Amino acid sequence: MILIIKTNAVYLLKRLSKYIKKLNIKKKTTIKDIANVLNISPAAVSKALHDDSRISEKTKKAVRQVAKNLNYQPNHLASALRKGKSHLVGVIVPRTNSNFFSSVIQNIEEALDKEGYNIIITQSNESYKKECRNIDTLLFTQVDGIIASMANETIHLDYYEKIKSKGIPLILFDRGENDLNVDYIGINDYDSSHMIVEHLVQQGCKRIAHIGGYKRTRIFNNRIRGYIDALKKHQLPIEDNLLIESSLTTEDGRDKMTQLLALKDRPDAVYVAGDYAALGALQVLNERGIRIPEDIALVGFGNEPFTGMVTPTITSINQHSSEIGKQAAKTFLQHAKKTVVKQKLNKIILDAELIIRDSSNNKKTP
Amino acid sequence: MILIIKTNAVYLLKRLSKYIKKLNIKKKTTIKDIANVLNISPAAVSKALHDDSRISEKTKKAVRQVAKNLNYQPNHLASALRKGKSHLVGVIVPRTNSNFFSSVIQNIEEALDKEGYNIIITQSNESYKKECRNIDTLLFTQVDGIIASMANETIHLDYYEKIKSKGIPLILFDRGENDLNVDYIGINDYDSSHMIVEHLVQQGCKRIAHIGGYKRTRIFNNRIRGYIDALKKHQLPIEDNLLIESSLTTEDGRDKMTQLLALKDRPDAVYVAGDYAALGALQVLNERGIRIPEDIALVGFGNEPFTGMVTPTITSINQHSSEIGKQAAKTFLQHAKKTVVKQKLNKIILDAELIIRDSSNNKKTP
DNA sequence: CTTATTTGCTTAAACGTTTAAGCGTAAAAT
DNA sequence: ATTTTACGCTTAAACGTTTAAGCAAATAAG
Repeated sequence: MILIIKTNAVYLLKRLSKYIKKLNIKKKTTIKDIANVLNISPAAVSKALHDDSRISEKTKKAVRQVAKNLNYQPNHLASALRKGKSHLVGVIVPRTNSNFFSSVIQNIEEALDKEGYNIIITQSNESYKKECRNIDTLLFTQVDGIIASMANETIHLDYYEKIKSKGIPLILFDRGENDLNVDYIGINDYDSSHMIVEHLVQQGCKRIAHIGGYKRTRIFNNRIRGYIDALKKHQLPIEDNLLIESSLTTEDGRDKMTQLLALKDRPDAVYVAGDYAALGALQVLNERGIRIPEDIALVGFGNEPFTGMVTPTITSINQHSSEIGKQAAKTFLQHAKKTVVKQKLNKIILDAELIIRDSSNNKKTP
Repeated sequence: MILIIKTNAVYLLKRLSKYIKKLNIKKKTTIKDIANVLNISPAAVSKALHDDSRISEKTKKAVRQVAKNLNYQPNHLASALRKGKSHLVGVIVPRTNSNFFSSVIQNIEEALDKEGYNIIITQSNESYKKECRNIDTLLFTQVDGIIASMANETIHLDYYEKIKSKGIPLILFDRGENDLNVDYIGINDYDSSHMIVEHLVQQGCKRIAHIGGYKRTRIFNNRIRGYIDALKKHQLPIEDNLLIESSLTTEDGRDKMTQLLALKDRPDAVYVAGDYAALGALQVLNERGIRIPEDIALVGFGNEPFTGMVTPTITSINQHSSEIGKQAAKTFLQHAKKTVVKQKLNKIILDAELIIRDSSNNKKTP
């Protein structure tokens, strides 16, 4: 059934045009088409395209030429199936519309793109259920690894164990968990709280309140611990009234600030564990004509762009989102490249940076 | 070589545990493993899992049970290869860290997720070159469709033609092109400009400037046309000085505002074609102590969240990002479901909404 | 001039699924 | 009793690659 045809120029041309015609009718070019045109085996074509040393330069050139003419595009699915690698990395974030997460994502994408990986982004919307579904979807899509920041709701780690048990690299960032024995990249939340309190003390604040995130979430817990320890260090009052747990949305920031203002003995500074909630707090203060920072100083967390846009601008903590993204990608690549299964864990804790702005600066005591 | 074993409970249990043991050693469960356990063919298993009517209820139950026990996860790559569908949709945006795009993406993701599709997000960073690479990557990944918003730089459409020529559904949103004969979802930019000018005229403005985007980008061109026509309608001066082309970054917004303030005859209103540039303009005005809106009224475009956070809050245009995302996903799904190749084009133009805020409201003429 | 080695390919199987075609067996229709 | 239909499965090929193994021919080494 195989016609042996002398591979001279005329025949080549004929065969090529025959194939091009077929292509117009439909179908995508495969390695087999190229092989047929050149009367060599598909295996040889595959090797030629991968610049295998056991294929002659002449054949390689011919293959590349025909591939170009036939507008050949490798079928990623086929090679992924055969090689057992999809070159896809799953990313799970609570949401993409915060600057922190979108910046992390952008940097992950850039770093992985260079190495031929694509990312699939999924959002949990802070829901544990959605997060589980995301994990299932990503595993189903045969991702080579997962980079994730956990939802606020997430307490059970069984789904993350599932990833580990599949032998798929898992890298957590920002919202991580100590219990889960995986790579982690984040900032030093505990120290950040110290920096903030230190700064506020320097500004002359005596009663510092903290609108914190959920205690059960490790990072927020660390911020709370840092806050308490820093207060102790400076022998400042630690009052239950001044430490409030919040969902850290703008709306909840408003509520919790209102709650603080209702106190007989108001704080002279409020440290909010998230910028969006800090914005809510700021709105309430502005609406009530309370001077910032003279009456109450305000500090946020995350250095979202708007903190530099509002009036007054809000002092905040820069979480080094780009560095986190880069490190997360790098950590994944280390796993992907090593064939070794056992490997020491990467726990990268970056030092955060306090960006001092108007909401806490140059406080003149009344 | 095939051992015929009576499928009684004892044997089943034995075979199951044998397989589970193997799994612990490594490897993922395949349809073949399930078939072996039950002594049926892989084909039967496949059909059972897809609830094929030609498989008995009894077998289906058994298959589902074994699948669960062996922790079977279908290999998406294999089925995608076989079926010629990856159930992956590529999304290309200039950047993800603007609220507009991340909101569109979020809505696309939600809508497609329901139908079993995943999205791969890529960013062009407004670069034509990056955009071309993104397209190549997405085609390489065998996406079933592409939803894109073009980079500012993009003028040549050959790469988009490439998508069309592959027969892959292409849906553009916001930044589209008339020349390219594809589905499009966007807002009515021309009318939006009319709404803005109308509003400013009502506020008593007589000299309305426009810091516009690049003329070559269709949407910005439409905004410019709308601006000019609206001015004509109200017999207001159309001056070259008052119409400036900008990259619409915050920084460029500052520059262009500064340029306008240097004019002998300053405008009494500035309509900026993008919120980030409007923010830059606002900063300059605030810094110079120019009253907004009393001295100069300001209007932005895009309704980014910060427009409601800054002082004064900025009047802007709501682009209905969620609706755009939903419609884009819906349009893709129409293509994906229909086997029909020829189909009428969807050009969905949504009416935008003017959100009036402090920067243009209650202008008291001096 | 024989034997090794290298070169440049081919063959065939594999990755895990899906699916068209086929084939016994049993039930229903004639 | 024979034919038809339906059921419930099996067989085998296919999707497009990659890759281990193998094999002739050419070249080098002895």
